[in-house]
Amino acid sequence: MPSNIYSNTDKILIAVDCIIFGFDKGALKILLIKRDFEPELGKWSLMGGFLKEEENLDEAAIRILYDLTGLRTIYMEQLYTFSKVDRDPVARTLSVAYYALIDIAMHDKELIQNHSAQWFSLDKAPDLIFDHNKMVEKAIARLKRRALSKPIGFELLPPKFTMRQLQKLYESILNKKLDKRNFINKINSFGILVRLDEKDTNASKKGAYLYTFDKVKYDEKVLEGFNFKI
Amino acid sequence: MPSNIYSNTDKILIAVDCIIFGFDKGALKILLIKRDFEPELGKWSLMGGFLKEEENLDEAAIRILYDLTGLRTIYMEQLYTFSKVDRDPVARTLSVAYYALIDIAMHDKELIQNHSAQWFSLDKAPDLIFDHNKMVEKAIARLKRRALSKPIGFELLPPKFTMRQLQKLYESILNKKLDKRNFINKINSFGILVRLDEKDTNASKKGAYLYTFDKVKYDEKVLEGFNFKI
DNA sequence: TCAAAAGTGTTCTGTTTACACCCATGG
DNA sequence: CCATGGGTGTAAACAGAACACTTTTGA
Repeated sequence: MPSNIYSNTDKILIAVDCIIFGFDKGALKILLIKRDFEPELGKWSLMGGFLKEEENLDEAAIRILYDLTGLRTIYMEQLYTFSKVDRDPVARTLSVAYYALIDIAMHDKELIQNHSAQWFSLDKAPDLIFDHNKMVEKAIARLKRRALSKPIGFELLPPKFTMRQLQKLYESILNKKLDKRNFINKINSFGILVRLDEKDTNASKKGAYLYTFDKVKYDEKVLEGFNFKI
Repeated sequence: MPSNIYSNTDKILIAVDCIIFGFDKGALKILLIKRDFEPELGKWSLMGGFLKEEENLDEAAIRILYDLTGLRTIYMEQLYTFSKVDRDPVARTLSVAYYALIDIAMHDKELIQNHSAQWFSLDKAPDLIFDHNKMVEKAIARLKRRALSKPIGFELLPPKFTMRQLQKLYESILNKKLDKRNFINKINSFGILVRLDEKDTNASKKGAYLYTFDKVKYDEKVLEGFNFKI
């Protein structure tokens, strides 16, 4: 901490920007908004806002995400603080990036449309303003690391899902094809899934078993971590 | 980014606090300073300072660390941004924590003494001001993760070191005893060490071979990462 | 001569990988 | 009746874990 006094030090604006991940139709997506204000009006950017005097960063991130999606109890984590001096052309601003995982089916679609926001597959996302591309890159790397060390899926999938959906989620996060049998053996070895007596016949004639997460065991595994390595 | 204008938003002080790790006599240590100013005069804290208008966070962290240790080319990484509203009783302040790895033998001892700073073994460190204990905790967890996924030691050990020193370093980071033979086999499988024709006879009568890192292969492994798992 | 640290390989066990066929059903 | 996606097991290769004795030499 300081060896000078607080009074003659520089105060700076703090932005919070959110990388919001969702999963839909077998692909990992991010939520972007089209800016309706200067600078960079009309360009795509992450959802963000400024930190207020009376809240901490987590609270700011939750508030900002709620304003856009209407969702409150979702998974969010602080990612990194970006501080390049000229990162924002208008004023010196630090931005603390957060990433969030949400179930696309749960969000408030109207809210999102009112913000002229849109979901983009990772490989089809447009160029973003400022240093937002870097933020997204870092968030993807973090998500990948997380997927390899802890269970993931509860936050991104609907309450009931098929084994194939879960595999596709992992494939799109890790960005590689996985072997069906090895994936199932591995995921079952963690004991975090419950197979229901229901089938989903949307994708196949035979129908695929639906699963849910055993939330107790899931949370245990989140705490202790594991080595996915597949 | 903002959906309001920049002008009526809150500006906030940004501190940068550094968790400085060193390794000496078989134990992992951190560098702490005794505060000679209010608030919390006389208590132990991390080394820190405030971000200036014309620098980014990495630059601030480097500057602050140089002021204390006289070292410039060391390993530093941003850890996390702490933002509890009342974390600093004097003013609303965000603190961006950085952690650094340095070779204890290389630093400027006088500089450190002039700052009334001192090295503490992790288990003997005093209570720290504000949220600095939390910062240290998080830094240790990060260092642990790093040691399991990338080579570590170049930054913390002297240029020549024994296999036993390297093992002790891992043991003190991972906080558990490792099997001597398994450790050597594993570390050799990475091909990042060069055995010299010199021996160190400080610790034993027989003398232990000295090693250096093959910096090229070391850096390759830093980039690609590995799975230590031992 | 003995105490203290250094050096060195093998076996066993568990995990990861690669791989192919039958099933159910709607169109 | 056949195209489409769903479900299932095993063997080979590899990586991790456990483990004990000999060497050197200064005191």
